[in-house]
Amino acid sequence: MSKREENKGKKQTAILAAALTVFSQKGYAASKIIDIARAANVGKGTIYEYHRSKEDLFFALFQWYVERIGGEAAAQPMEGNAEERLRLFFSATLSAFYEEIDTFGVFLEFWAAAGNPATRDRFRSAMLSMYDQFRTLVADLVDEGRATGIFTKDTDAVSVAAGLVGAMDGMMLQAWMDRKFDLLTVSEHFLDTLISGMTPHDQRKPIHDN
Amino acid sequence: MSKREENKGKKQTAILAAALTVFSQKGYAASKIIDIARAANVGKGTIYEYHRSKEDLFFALFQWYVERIGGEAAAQPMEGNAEERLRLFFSATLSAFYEEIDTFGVFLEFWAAAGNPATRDRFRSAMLSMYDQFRTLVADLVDEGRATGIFTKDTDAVSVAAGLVGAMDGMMLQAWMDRKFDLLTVSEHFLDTLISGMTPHDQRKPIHDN
Amino acid sequence: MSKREENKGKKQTAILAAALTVFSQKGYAASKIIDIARAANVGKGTIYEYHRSKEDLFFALFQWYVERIGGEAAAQPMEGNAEERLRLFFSATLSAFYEEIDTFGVFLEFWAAAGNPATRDRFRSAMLSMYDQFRTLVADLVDEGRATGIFTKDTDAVSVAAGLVGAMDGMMLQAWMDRKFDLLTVSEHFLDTLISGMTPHDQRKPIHDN
Amino acid sequence: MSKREENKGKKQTAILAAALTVFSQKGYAASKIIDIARAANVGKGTIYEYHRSKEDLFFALFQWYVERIGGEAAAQPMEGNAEERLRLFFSATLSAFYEEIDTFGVFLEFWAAAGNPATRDRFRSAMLSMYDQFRTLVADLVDEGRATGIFTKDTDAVSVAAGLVGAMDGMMLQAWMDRKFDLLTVSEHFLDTLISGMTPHDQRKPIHDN
DNA sequence: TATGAATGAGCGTTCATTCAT
DNA sequence: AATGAATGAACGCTCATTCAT
Repeated sequence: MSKREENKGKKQTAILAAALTVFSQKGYAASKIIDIARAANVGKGTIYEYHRSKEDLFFALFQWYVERIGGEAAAQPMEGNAEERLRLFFSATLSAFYEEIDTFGVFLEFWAAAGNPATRDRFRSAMLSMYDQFRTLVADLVDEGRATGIFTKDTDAVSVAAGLVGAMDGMMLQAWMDRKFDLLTVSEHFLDTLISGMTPHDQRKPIHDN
Repeated sequence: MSKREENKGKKQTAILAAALTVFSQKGYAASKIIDIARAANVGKGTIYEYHRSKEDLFFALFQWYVERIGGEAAAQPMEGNAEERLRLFFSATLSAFYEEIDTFGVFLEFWAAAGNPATRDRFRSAMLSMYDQFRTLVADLVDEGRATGIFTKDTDAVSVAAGLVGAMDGMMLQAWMDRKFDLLTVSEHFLDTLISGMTPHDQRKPIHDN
Repeated sequence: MSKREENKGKKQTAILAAALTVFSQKGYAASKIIDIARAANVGKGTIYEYHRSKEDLFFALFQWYVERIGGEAAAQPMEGNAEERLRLFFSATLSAFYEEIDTFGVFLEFWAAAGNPATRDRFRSAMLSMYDQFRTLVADLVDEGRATGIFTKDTDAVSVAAGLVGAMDGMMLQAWMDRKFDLLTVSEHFLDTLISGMTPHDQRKPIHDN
Repeated sequence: MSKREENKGKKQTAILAAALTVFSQKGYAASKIIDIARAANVGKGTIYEYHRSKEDLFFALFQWYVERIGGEAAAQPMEGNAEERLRLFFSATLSAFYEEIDTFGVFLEFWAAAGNPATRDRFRSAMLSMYDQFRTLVADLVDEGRATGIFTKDTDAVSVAAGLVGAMDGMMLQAWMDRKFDLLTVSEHFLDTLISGMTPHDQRKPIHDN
């Protein structure tokens, strides 16, 4: 790879990283291209060498972000039973959130873009497939638990998956708005209760304390 | 109330209603004052007789919206036991969502405003108190259930409340993005499982089917 | 007419007049909206209250310009025979040119716009109808002269009209580029020769002098 | 000439030819250096190896264009009398126009450049000398005709030359804008009439119809 | 009180030009 | 010599806000 090509790759990453920071901090509309350029240490025109427009940059950032999240989710360990892996997925996702709490704001912007007629189309379909991926991952774990008998047959895997993914989003939102919100503890207790609701009577262990 | 004051009140409401529609459809940044003025059937200047700036109008809308939601939530019936009232609150909230699905988009904008440094301060505190209200409402119901013995002492009311409120937000989001998402069924099954997890063993009823 | 409406009309004219000056001096591309705004003593935004875009303003100017020219051409006197009126039309047009020589440059821009794919459509058709009007005016005079016997039947009215209109354009161009070019004298001699070519032998008067 | 120099010459020509095409199609302002580079099959930077700036390239193109035209005009045959050679010059020029009608648009741009304060100086003087050359060529033919008695002494050679050159420009303009305009026929009839006006009575032949 | 014509700060985007490779 | 990645000055256009009517 020539020096030129190498630089090009680096710059592309620098721009996306800068965009992530700036969009997260100020939101899409209030972020100016010049802000992103400065944060990326490139000229304003350079942004346009890599992205046709501000909106295109934003969408590219979305894809980049989603790919990373998807990659992390797919990288879940294969050991342990369904319940253990469900707990792991849950806590790993929330930990990842804490590590990147500063960039969570951009997610609200992605959602908003998925609702805005001007940007809806591309964002919505990408967003839907991301949610599908997450719900399927959870639903598969629940189904596995039902098959192995650690979760009751009464459990509706798809609904639990949707609710759990939704709860994660919803709690992250609360934690993001209120830094005093103790996400890790709260979410663990919540998951305890939910799992208790999926566990057959004879296998239930009491949940001690809170 | 004089006729003049009455008119003023009507116009004020018309402006807020128009703002709700327009902001919901296009998002805050893409909404123009002229759009709102036209939707409210008033002149552009009139908006500024009632609100000092676009951001002020947006915040006024937020308060108006939150008051309505809070009022609906507070208007929950007092009959039935804790579980029944929890289910009622849950389904009433989600039904209200379906009735106003077109204006849900504005909520994303409120969230985004709560994250944007330029608007953060007023939005965030109002948002926090709204979430507090909802969580307290749910937590009180759970605590009542624990006191009356229909929920186990193991249950952590605060965590369940936070998770449940979060799950509602999260599922509404999924439903809003994907009109094929069957929110009512999914959420009911999810709540079944969660309540099952709070119910003492000896009182559990099996959840039949699907 | 209210004061407001009155002002609106005045401003519209001021903008067009300013556009004429600026476009004439600098050409379309080099003219900035702010230049025109300043020349018209209005704010930059005001231009856009009256014209959707720079190109629209330019086209509006074209129409305004053409209307005036067409009006002048149509206002030719009705007295005298065909030859006299042909000479009058010719000298009146060239005199008008001299009075507005500073704005002739804009005409080159109109022509260029009629050739530019981006603007071609509207400009070309308007330009064609303007030329049609002029050629028809001249051709009618020539035909009248043929009918009354002061011009020979050999004369092809349409060709002479096209050539004469073309010669006027072409000579104005030369005069505009070279202020030493003696348009009035040259054009008169040229017209003498042409008219001589249309005059039957037995009616010809010698052209005296240089 | 070394191979290197030869290549350089070829590239120079390729750039000018590409510039001619692009400027003709889009006009000066709307033509981008990258368009010309691509049309010439060279890199963007290469243009700047041969021309200091876009305007310089445009001026170089002008000179190249004018040289070719001047060359063609100077290459007129020496046989025949003044009238025959005048007719030949006339039809040869118009034929050349038809062959290159696609690049006539660039001529409007040259004219415009001669009027634009930013570019006026160099373009205007070159343009003037070009017109001088043409007018002199025609005037010399007319003077020759006067000397040999086929044109009347009354004829003002300079005026006829200016008018004829102007008429050629003006008619080409009309033909260029309106592809239905029958330039060859029209211009021939027009020249017939003009020549008739220069011909002594006793030598006149009737012009038979059109 | 209500209006909308007028305004100009502000920003996305373009593109001629430069210069490291 | 040839290239094209990088740059930033420059400009068209938008729209929140003002204020004369």
